[in-house]
Amino acid sequence: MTAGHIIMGIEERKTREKEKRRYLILRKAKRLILERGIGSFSMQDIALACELSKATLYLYFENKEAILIEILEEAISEFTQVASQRIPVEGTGLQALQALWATYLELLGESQDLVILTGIKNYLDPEFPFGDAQASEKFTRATAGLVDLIESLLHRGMSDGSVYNSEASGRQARTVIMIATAVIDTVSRVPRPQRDTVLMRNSMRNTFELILRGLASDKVDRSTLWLSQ
Amino acid sequence: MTAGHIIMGIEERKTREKEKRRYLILRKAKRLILERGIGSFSMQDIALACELSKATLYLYFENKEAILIEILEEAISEFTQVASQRIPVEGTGLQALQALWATYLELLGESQDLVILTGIKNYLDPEFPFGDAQASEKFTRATAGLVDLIESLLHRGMSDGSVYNSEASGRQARTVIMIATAVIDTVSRVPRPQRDTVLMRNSMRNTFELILRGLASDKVDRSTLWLSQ
Amino acid sequence: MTAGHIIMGIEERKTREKEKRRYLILRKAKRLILERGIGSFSMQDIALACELSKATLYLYFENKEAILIEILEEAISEFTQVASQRIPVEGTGLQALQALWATYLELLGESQDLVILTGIKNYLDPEFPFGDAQASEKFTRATAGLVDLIESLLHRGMSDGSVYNSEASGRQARTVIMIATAVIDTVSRVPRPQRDTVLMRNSMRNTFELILRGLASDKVDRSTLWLSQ
Amino acid sequence: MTAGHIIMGIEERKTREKEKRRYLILRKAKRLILERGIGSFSMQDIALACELSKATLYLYFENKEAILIEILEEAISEFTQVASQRIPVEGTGLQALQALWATYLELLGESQDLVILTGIKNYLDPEFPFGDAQASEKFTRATAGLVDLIESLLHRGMSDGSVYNSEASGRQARTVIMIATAVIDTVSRVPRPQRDTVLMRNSMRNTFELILRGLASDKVDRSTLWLSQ
DNA sequence: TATGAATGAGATTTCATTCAT
DNA sequence: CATGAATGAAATCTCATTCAT
Repeated sequence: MTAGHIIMGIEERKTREKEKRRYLILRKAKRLILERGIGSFSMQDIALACELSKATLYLYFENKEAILIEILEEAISEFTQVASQRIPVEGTGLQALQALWATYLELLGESQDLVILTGIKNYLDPEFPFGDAQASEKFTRATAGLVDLIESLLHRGMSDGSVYNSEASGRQARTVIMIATAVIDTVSRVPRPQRDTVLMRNSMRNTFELILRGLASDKVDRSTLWLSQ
Repeated sequence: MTAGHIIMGIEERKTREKEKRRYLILRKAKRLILERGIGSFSMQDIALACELSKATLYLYFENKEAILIEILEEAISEFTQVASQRIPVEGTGLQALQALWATYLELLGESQDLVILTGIKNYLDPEFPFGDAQASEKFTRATAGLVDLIESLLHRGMSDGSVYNSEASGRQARTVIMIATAVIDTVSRVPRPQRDTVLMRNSMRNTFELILRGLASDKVDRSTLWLSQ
Repeated sequence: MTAGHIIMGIEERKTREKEKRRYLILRKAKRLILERGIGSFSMQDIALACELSKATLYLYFENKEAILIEILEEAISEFTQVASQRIPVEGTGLQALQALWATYLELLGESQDLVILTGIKNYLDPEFPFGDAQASEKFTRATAGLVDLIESLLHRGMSDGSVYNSEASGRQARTVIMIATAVIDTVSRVPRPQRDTVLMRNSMRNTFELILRGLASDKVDRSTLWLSQ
Repeated sequence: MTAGHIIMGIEERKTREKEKRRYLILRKAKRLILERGIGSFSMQDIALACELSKATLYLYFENKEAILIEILEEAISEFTQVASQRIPVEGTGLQALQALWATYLELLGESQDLVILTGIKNYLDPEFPFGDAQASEKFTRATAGLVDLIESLLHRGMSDGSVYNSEASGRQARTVIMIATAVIDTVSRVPRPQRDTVLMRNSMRNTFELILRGLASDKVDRSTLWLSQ
């Protein structure tokens, strides 16, 4: 208990309380998704888990959709930020992608937030990455940072010759994102993750390693393309 | 009432009529899934499309789930059968896999049945390929043939040196199946496929090509690993 | 029990049963409106009154609105039909209007359906007679017959000199309809009508008499413009 | 802090502040009713408009109903007061009624307060003018002044022969009040009044003119019974 | 065999009102 | 005095499934 705490005014305390509630709701919602899968996820369920009334949820979020979007945004922005820091400035684009996925696997072990990431995405916008931009505007905004990052790394890899350069380079980026998205999504649907966290992480590591090998140009020594356990 | 009818027997005729109805229901259900996506189609919708009553559906299928399982089984078994025939007896395991996916893309253009394949899978058994075998017994049975086929091709490739041989060869098979599964699933969620069939097929072709390159050992000339348009 | 009853097939009997249910729902809904006013009128209430489940109501009507529209249409069409028959072919336009309202009061005594007529109208389309035609299309269709009838009678009266001819003859029609509408509406809100049916009918008779006197041109002997009790 | 403030007294200042708030709430509520119609405005809406919290509203008014009643009383009493002044002491009862409605139309153009008058009435007391006095006591109190005024003018008109004297003179008064009430009510439901203020005023002018002509005895030259634009 | 009819359970959302601070 | 926070109750509507005929 420091002097700082005493100084903190009522205003500030209330704001913090409110943030706490928001966070509580998001946390419980996340946990519900992780435990039961995205399918069975009702406002009633969240309310019960938070020991709040359904009506109260609407004080903190406009919509059911708003809750999902917020979880998604938070998870994505946290991941993008951490990953950006971990990616070495020097080195090839392929190595950068390797670092990106290594970070993913590492964070996955800690919080599992990332698992639900694209599960939510697909729930909100099942047409991605095909749908019209119009409808999926919110989602596009939320994921823009991550998509941009991956695209830039692919371009970097194509420039430095570490990434296999197919005729249509733009399509390559799309494909990689879709595969990653799809796999994470599939994994995210698994309801009771505690039980087989290790198995899941292994599956994703294998997947990312396979993608890396698929992306690698012939110049690259592919035996180096593994992600640490 | 001809002699022929008498010979066929009432019993047999009834059985055939029943089979016809089952087939009608499955066909219409498939079409609905393809048109609207798996999320939003109800027993009511199927009944309407078949010009039957909802109650009648329950005479032929125990459940909504049962209908989906049957569609899944049919699509898989048809694909497995056709693919088995197309795969060259001679040639490497990798070439065999290449042929497998080429077949997939080809059939996709014709019937699109295959698109719904894993869409249904995820609806039925979101835990695959992680869940306990107990729970996903039905699904496992339905997909057994295809899983076996892919596994055998991978093993063949590892034996003849065309497939990159990681330490854990069994895991490799799982991973490949999961990626394919996941990507097809993601693609299968797009509700109105008529509009962007070409886009979808391109996405999947890119994906399969990437996987093939990822699987290829260093001995293989990777520039040959493309799937025809 | 005639031979006709025996001949009546299952098909026909079912259709009649279904009609009965529809009618039951409409009748109970009407009664609820009459008893409690339009304000407190929920699907739950109707379901309870009919001893049916809420879901069942949706088998017979697409919407809550659909129920109201049907009640409205039925009441209006019945009234318009009966009124048309009662209106003398010969005689002035004013006398025709007199006959119209006499019919209204008479039917009101029998069924009270007509009371709720414009109550529903205002619930469905509060902007009438001002709103844009776009939004109130359904209502316009339902009431078209009656509005046409009143307008034609007013024109007839203006032609034969029995109705006071203000500069803008079209506006006159609108005004009359609005007054009638408004008054009936006001009356229709009274929840427990059994108690003061007589009072209500008197009020409306007075109103219609006042309107008739207001419409009458100077040529008309206004002492004849009363509506029988 | 000036001497003036000290003289005014804390008590008095508080009272004035409180009055200010009450007034603010009433004013904003009125505006909301005029803008959106009575059906769709919530306590939340008022609170937002006043930049107060919902809870605060309950410090000044017991109920949502209480707010409506107060608006009603204020509008009526203001109108009654102004109208009383405008009504010529000399002249017939019919001329007095003409002046009354002319005043109404004039004030309507300025403030539109009066439009909401009976809209509120019907919301509060749908049974008027039929219900038992017991239930609608509050409303009766609020409208007493205006009802008294109209009744007295009608009696005056019947006395001086300008108003058509039906057998039951008391009933005549009731009817007139109900018509006016009903028409104003109907008009008041139109949500966006800015757009068609002119249309609304025309409708009401026509209505009042029709009523005047209906009330006029045969002695009166009915061509004089118009209300200026 | 076929089905029309019925429904329980549940989904999201709104709103007037209360209460501790 | 003021309010942020909370909520019970209610509203409309959907859907997989059952059952008597």
